[in-house]
Amino acid sequence: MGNIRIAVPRGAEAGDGERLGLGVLSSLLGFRFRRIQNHLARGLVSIPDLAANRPGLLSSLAIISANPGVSQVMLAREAGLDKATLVMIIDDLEHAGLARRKRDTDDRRRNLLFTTPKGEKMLEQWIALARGNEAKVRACLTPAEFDQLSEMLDRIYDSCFGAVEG
Amino acid sequence: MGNIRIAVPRGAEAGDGERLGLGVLSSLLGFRFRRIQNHLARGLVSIPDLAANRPGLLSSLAIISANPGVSQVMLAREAGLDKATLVMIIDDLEHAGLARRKRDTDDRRRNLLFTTPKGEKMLEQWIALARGNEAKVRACLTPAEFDQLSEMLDRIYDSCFGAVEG
DNA sequence: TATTGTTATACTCTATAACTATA
DNA sequence: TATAGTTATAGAGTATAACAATA
Repeated sequence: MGNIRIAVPRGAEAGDGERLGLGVLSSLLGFRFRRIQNHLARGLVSIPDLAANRPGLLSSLAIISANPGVSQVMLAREAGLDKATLVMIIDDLEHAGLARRKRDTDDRRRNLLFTTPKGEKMLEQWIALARGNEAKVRACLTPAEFDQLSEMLDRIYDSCFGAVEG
Repeated sequence: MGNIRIAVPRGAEAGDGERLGLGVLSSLLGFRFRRIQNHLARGLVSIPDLAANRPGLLSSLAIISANPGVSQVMLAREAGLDKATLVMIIDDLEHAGLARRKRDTDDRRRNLLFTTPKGEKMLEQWIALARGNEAKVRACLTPAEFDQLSEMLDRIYDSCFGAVEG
């Protein structure tokens, strides 16, 4: 279970190779997500040659591409962002000519979102770069494990946060 | 593979129940981590009845508890934080009487970290609360899946970020 | 009255680099 | 010269609430 490993630095420079135990933390997932994401995010910062580079920019473009005509609230929900944050992201995408808003004629409160050809092209390049950034991570997993991990993460998100209820 | 689902809002209020496709995003893990963590973090904000409540506070306390005498850099590496951030966390823990620094007599640059009895007590309560916050997530997984997911996440972190090399 | 999108503001978190003391 | 810890600061990210337009 715990497999707690006491690391008492006794002159021995244990530090480098030693792995610390997680103790009671083993029963939590939240910290595992955070510490991975903390490191992964750093590598992603320098990916695109675009002015602004907010987190969620690439995700949003990809989801718009996969769901042409999606509304902003639906996109926000699927991307795990709030609607206020998304406004700035769509602004950036629109100013860069990668996506565009189109007022819904049926429900004039809504904006329908679409990618541009330029956006599609850029999306391909970004995805390739992002994949490169995750190459080390994928190298730790077999293809079957990757699929399994993806499936579990999607299930968690859809069940817990993707639903209408907050 | 992609199973892309076009969601064209045609008067039909598809919005609520519909699930959007992820398209090319399916090949990435980073966004999956982020969107889950974005939501999970919100629930954790209101957990402890302590003054400051930085992310990483609970994780740090738990790791200290499982590894008495750990140094700050080792802890920072294991928790996925940088050493500057950790200083503030340890300050908070020390001021709250939950942990304490002890100068290493062998290498006087280092601080050895220990929990206090009060810290141990608080840790138990926090872990219980944090587990409650993750209850929904665990409900999505079988016990076997939970272990499998934990193992994969730990492997990813250790292989990619836990090593000495950055 | 509820929802979509928007804006502005304040707050939190993080990254960086410089500094000390020890080694 | 390198490492452990500290500090200060600027910048990035996020949450909040109020608002207009539409339903």
